[in-house]
Amino acid sequence: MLMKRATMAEVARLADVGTMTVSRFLNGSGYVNPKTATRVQAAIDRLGYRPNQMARALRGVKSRSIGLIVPSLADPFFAICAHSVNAIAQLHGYSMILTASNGDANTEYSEAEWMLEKHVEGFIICPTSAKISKLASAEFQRTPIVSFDRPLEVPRASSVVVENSGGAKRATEHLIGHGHKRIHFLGDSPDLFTIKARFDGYRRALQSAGLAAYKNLETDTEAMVLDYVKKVMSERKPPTAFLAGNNRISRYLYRAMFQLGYDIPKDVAIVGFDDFDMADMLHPPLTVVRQPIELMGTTAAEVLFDQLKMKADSRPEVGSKTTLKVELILRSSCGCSGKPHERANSK
Amino acid sequence: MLMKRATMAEVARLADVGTMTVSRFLNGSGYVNPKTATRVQAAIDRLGYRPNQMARALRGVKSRSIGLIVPSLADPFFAICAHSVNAIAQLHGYSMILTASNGDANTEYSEAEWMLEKHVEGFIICPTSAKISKLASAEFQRTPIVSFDRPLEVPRASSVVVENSGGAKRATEHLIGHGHKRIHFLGDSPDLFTIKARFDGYRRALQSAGLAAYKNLETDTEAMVLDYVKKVMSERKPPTAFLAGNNRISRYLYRAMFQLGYDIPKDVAIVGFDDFDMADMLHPPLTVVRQPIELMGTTAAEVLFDQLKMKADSRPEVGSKTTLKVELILRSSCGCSGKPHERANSK
DNA sequence: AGCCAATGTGATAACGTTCTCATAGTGTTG
DNA sequence: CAACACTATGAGAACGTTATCACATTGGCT
Repeated sequence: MLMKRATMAEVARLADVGTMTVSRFLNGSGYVNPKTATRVQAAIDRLGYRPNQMARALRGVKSRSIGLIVPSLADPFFAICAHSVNAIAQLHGYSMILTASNGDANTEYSEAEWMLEKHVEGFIICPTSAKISKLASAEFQRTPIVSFDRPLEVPRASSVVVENSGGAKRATEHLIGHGHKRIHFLGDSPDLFTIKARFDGYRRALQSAGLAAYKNLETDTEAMVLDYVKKVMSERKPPTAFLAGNNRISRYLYRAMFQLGYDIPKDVAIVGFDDFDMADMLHPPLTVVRQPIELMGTTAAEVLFDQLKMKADSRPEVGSKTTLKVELILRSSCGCSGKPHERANSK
Repeated sequence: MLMKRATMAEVARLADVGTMTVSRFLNGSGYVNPKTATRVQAAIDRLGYRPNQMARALRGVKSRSIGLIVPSLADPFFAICAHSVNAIAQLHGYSMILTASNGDANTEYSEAEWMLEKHVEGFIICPTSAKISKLASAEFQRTPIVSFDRPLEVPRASSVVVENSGGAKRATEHLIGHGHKRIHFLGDSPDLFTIKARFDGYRRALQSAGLAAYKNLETDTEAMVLDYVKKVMSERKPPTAFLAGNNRISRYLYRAMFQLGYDIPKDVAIVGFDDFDMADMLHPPLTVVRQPIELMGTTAAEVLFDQLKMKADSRPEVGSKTTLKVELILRSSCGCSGKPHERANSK
């Protein structure tokens, strides 16, 4: 017990062949006599031999692994992304090195470097900071990278995002259609790409309707959301509706309203960007702009594997940009009657 | 552009030193003259040199990566586990190869083999099938493994689980305390370790109270839960309370009750095993047995890294077993009045 | 018989590191 | 001033694979 792992040379010795025969047998390359093959297989079984992928990779064979970097795995949104990327990776027989950047530029950068040293063949990333694009100019020439949820400002990088602005615009228009005139946008960190784009859609909708848009404030904690709601609801002309910039803010908003005793949708209507599990079982069920989260993950992964399939020097100079459609799911928090039992995140 | 990566030899040539000096400089091992060091650093910067971890690992240096296998990343429970394992791995400068077994024995086994070939230093796994323990006898002698959520029947494996039986027992006792006599247990797949243990606690509680326990049936889809509820609620003596075996079943149960028009907790009381986000915002807020999910992940990871720190031949022959405490969070679905705003998953 | 293609096999040299050993200069100490 | 530790460096082998080449041995076809 606790012996070292068997090597190909030991297998070869036991089967009384050369290492090349073992190698050929394992890779199915070149000719191997069936008789010999049997002996080799027996030796492999006996020694519990398992090829050393590091040695293989060193010899120039691809590493068959990709890197995935997300801001946080604790966020169900990114968990689902990781889930679908993993599914595609499994399909291709690749393994996935996964890490969280925790929204920190330096962590993101150094984790990416570390993956590069581990020779991942490609990256899928939801970029947190522009710093990562520096790595891009030097390294991503050889290592393909696909960003999702947010774009990446690097020529060769491909990206997969949703129609943030359009989705928010439609959601806002829907609220306007319910007769709301004072609609607030509540959006996490105002400099996140998605939040900026969603705010833009919100602003455009109000503008078209000749209504005033409110500011895109920093409200990325539950306490900040509560404070904000407390403040604006006690103004002379309080908002009659809110658009939440993502699922976390939607949840914070619900808690705040409940805590302060406001009735949804009688006192305030709410529409959230991004659906989440049990959003349909809240009281009242939450109207949302649903993003195709799984599709975003699988698409990003497929774009990457498409690139990995072609040889390095024939890869496109400029990455592809995919924009996925979102869907307004009417439940009752916006003021609609709402079908009572529509499933959240149904496939 | 698109050049090959620079190697240590090229750095050495440019800095006019031997490769060993570069190696020493990088690893801080042995003496390097400060003057020389400057030249080497300059060469590294100029070439954008990045060490090849595969070559390093081949030379016997540890791979600095661990493998994590969970049934599914789409399940927020496992996503949080992955999140906390990742946090500890980052702390130790390790990368994490993550994959989902999808509850399939063969996938689990082959993904583990693949990780072994990639020379992960250790495993963290929520085991799906006993097949994996076969790998264990041969390979896990050299590669430490820690299981979480469910134990692993291998001597050297450590495991971290929660007090499933005790938690379910207390939850059931609480329902009994509310005067319930016909309490049903609804538990996903009845042969999952956690479900069996929770059913056992449920059974023990009822037995002590002189009440009848119902069967632990297979109800792992939303449709099955709905059918089951429909059936038993129309019996002569319908259940007055349910204990849900995990968070997925809790959610299915809520949907079923809502759909069938039963009032919680007036018609039926519900307690769920495992808390989840927004469980406190449901209607009514769900009483749960809360598991310390993050703690389970970090504990498993720390147990693993403890083993990785010691040299291979001094590792314990028999793994450690940790059982974490769970907590009954009273909200109102059990019949308690419940503090209205208690947070789900608060730290 | 003579030749060529197909089959089957192994020696050797990489791949990019790090380890071991050898070498040499420079102080320090008795 | 010898002996010795400390500083500083490089040559060469080794890690476990695979690509390339070289060499047999067949068998079928002129």
